[in-house]
Amino acid sequence: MTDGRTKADIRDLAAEAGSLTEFAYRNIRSDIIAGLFPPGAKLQIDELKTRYGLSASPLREALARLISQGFVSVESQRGFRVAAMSPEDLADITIARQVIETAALKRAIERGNDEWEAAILAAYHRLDRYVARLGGRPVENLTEFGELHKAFHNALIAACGSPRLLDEQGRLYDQAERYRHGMMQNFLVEQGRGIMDEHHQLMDLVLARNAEAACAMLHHHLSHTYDFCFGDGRTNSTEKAVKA
Amino acid sequence: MTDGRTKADIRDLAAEAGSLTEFAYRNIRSDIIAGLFPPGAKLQIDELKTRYGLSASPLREALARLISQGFVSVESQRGFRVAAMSPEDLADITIARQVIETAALKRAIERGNDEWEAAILAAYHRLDRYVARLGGRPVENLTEFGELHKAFHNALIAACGSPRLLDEQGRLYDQAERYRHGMMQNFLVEQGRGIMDEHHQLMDLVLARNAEAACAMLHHHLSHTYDFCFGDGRTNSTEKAVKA
DNA sequence: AGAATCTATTTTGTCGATTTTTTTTCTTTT
DNA sequence: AAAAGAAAAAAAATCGACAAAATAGATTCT
Repeated sequence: MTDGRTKADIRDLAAEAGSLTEFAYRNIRSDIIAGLFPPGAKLQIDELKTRYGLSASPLREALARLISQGFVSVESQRGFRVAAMSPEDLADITIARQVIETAALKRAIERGNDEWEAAILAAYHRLDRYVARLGGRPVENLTEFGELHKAFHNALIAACGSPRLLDEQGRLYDQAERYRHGMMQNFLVEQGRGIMDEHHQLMDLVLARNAEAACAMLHHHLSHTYDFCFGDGRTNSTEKAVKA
Repeated sequence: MTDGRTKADIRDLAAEAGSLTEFAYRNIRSDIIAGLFPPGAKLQIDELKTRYGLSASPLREALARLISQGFVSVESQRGFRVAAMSPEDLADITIARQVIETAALKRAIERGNDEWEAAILAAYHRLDRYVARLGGRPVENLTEFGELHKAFHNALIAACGSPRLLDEQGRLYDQAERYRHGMMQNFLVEQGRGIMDEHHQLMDLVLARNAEAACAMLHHHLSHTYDFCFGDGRTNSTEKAVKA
């Protein structure tokens, strides 16, 4: 193939994923999130065939799955496209995250047990250590940082008791991730120090079971992604745009 | 085919839908919601092929889309199944609806304009007339009632300004619809009089822009689906089960 | 009889080829 | 030269056939 993968290699990877469809699904998904395909770009089957080394059926099936996930759009008879991106769209993602994640957090605080608390501490530690190790240099491995950050947010609400809320949270997180990626090139943790500190404060409020303050802080915290990507410098630009 | 449809007929219907995949998607989806396929049932490709008169590709693509929608589950190498149903699952749907729909309602009340109000009144009227026409007899056309009911709930939050919240609301509504359908056989509007009345009260609170009371009422109202399907008679059984 | 192994059958997942539709290019006409 | 139309090329959607895997059934062995 164009890269160094042979047909046999792909078969191996697919076996790991369970099926070629699953393999295609994971790869296309992460490639879209990573910004490899620009928003709105045509996802031509022939091109994907050579890129991933499979035939049309598993590719189309994978794309079909990505439609309901909001990563791909389809127009009858003229194929698939990468879902568009816009400030309004990120504002919408942010609103939905604020609604779902704060509600889930409130429930988690009500019903979380020791295990839940321990998992939060562990997730925070991993994130904190990773950031400390960078020591102000640009984030090198976007994916690893993203995973740790996501894991922390997920740990906070893990005890909410609702599979659907958790699921939707994860989906929205990944959608937002696509926006972050594009902007992360020149992201210095230095700049984002305040944002990183918020994680600690947020955790403290959660562990103190101060639901109201924790939810308020989380609500605010979630706006940062928007500020980061489209903010005009002023911190409060978010609320305005998100409310628009 | 098994029913009276010829290959040409299907082509016509498909043209209307845009593609065979779209045709398959809509049909399988509504057949699952209508309970034609029991929960957990195997969705065998060969069987679907003869039932809908198409070949594997569009069917598999349609099923792939239904996975992310929560109507179909897939297990690698052993095919597709109709998503399972359980009291816990409906409780989860209810929780998610309460979170999303009340948040959306609050936003809609804040920002809705005259048009929004007019649409609510219209949707209520259509629902009310339909129910009145029945005059206590069992609901004959489940789908029509369902459409009107869904349209009313949708009208309430239409002005929330978030495509994603609206979208998710619709998806959750349809998932709950599958539970209602099974129970609707012997549903007399008589029995559900109180529930129907709630719609009017809810509308009044919304139009009076009483966000807090309206959201509280909606939250309560959404529990009725659970009570209706799994309730033990006592009205407050919901809160307990949903909270479990 | 019951467990284990092998065999036949069914079903899933994938591919290559075909049909249909859209897009592009090239004429022709006004 | 612009608009309209026809022909060619490209791409999407679909189909029928095949290979791999799972399931069910038969057979052997202890």
